[in-house]
Amino acid sequence: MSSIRDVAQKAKVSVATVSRYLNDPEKVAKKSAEAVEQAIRQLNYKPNLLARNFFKSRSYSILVLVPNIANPFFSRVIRGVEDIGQQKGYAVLLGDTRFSIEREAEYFLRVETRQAEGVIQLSPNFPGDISAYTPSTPFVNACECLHEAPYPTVNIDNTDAAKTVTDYLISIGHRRIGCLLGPDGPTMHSPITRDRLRGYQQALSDASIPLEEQYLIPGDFSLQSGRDASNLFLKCSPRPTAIFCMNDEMAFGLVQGLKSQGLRVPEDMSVAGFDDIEFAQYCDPALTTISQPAEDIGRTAMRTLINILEGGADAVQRHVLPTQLIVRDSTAAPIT
Amino acid sequence: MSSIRDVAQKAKVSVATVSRYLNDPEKVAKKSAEAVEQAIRQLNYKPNLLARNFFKSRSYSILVLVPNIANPFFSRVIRGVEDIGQQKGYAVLLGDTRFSIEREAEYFLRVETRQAEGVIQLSPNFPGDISAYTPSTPFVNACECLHEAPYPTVNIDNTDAAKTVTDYLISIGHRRIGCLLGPDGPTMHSPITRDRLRGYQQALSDASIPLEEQYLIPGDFSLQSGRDASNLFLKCSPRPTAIFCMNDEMAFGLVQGLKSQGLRVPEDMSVAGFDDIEFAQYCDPALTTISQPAEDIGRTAMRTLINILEGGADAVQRHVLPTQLIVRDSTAAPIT
DNA sequence: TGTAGCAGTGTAACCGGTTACAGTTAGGCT
DNA sequence: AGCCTAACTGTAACCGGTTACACTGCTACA
Repeated sequence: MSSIRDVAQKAKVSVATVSRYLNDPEKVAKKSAEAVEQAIRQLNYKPNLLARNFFKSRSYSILVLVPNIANPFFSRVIRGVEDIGQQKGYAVLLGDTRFSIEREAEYFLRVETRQAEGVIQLSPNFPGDISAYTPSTPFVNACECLHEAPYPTVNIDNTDAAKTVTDYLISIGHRRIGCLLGPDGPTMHSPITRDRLRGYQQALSDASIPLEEQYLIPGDFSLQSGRDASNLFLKCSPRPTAIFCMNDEMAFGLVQGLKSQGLRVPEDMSVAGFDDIEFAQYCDPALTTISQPAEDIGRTAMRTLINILEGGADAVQRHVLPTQLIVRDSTAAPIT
Repeated sequence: MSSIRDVAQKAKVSVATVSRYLNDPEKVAKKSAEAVEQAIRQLNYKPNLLARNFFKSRSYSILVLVPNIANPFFSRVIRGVEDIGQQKGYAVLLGDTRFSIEREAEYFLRVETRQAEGVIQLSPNFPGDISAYTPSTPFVNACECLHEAPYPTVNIDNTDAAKTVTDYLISIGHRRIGCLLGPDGPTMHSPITRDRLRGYQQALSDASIPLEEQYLIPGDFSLQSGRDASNLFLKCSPRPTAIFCMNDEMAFGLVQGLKSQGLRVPEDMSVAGFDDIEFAQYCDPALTTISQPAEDIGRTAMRTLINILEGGADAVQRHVLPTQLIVRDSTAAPIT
């Protein structure tokens, strides 16, 4: 493997000239540039970025921590991250934490050891010592963010979106509306669940519909938990006429569960989801849901992180991206 | 940021002793070890892996090239890669090539510049100069592999699996079986499509069913292309009674398209998919499909690559992992 | 002719680890 | 006591880039 010194020797110039040619060809005389270029070609020289990055003390890599890469919503976010990374010359290191704090900590070590320059975290926790946080800490939180977080965040207005979809269900005549929650409890802590629940509650309260505890069923964002929930909703008395699910996977599972019990969607029960994953429109019936700009969340998070890394961050930015209610066929007026 | 020299000074030992302590604490006297340990703690020293990796000329990173990270099958493969990577201390760099040769080449540069030590490629092409390939080249091809590829591969027996599913359709009474193809043509080159087509053809031929060209409809593995194909199959005369789709997304789209035209699945048309993505069992009707060990493909690919990197590769390995026919509700005997 | 200014260049230190090699010390053996 | 060995340690070179600084040579202009 040839080094810059081999190139210098072959081109009969100094290593400094070669280095300058590589970084800014304008800086060297035309004659030298040609000699260097030819030497590089002849030796098939490729600069060793390990050496360059070491000297500059920069890795040009960022780490994305994701609870589950197999989740199609997260992979779209990562796509956005990767897109900007590629554009700006940053590599994307993938950290699938599988909801484990230990794995998260292991991955975070890569920042402390300089293998990654910053972190985009798609979960609500800060891996490391939060008291050491300053606005120049290269950390951005996306997707699931705490309101009180002191660091930059990129997400949507979950409360508002949940209220929008619930308002819509009320507007078409539903009064008994169930809610299939995401995980939230002492072990699984999800700000998304709380925010969306708040939106659901606000919509009910605005319409003077009392909250029924029995209509709140816990889930975990998986297809399976949606299917499991169908039995629980059917046991409610009186039975709800519509269900707002906190993500599309659960809505999918719920629809399947309801149909397997002989119910029709939306005639017997309306179902709405959240996220607008690609499969949502291929569900039978096509899913009414909230569309999130997943790739854009990823792109914005990456831009924000790079901005911090390159010293352009004057203040902690908190991005709130727009969502849209997508009405499809899984919701309809209740049959009276 | 403190360096190994600061630690040495504080612990009143040499840098060599600190380095040895870090790499193999057995090598230093107990007394020194304690002094070093204390100094490290006091300074909150973290070794700079940029420096270590530079010296060792190793990045402990590998690059995964994937045509589309948003595809849930690929993300499961990547999950397997990541799992082994984490276990063995390798970082996973993500390269979403979006089916672009240019992006692939850009990413491959990271290997030549030492940012990544090796590549796991989930597409069939070798990014770089194939004539320079040797068995010690750190390259592993998974998922979509050419039979004649000279490098290590990890995949399934696509021909056999496609034959299995087609055999099954024939066994339950179908004679007019359509096939929704993956992309293959002058621009999009897919060995998967060809292998699965071969399996389909073999099954027909074994059952003495003549191949009908009109039953072969091209697709591109997307949900949309499945939906689009439904019209084309319905135009065939005589109409097929079953369709084998080369992946689950297209099967999903096809089922949706057929239903929207008023057909019932499986009564009017049986549909089978391929991959067994998680959504397959939540399709209505639940999809008959071929289950692929996606995570295991990723894990095997990563183990194979690490084996090459660590010098344990004696020969080019070609792994063929088992598949399984999963019969669900989207297929049934044709109504006569 | 003298000199200021500029473009271009080369030398060598530097980044923070690792490790070859040489040196020191302690303890066991004859 | 003298010698040998094992265990441990320290010095300094090294990896391959970048870049501060000093230097050269040329042009422009008084």
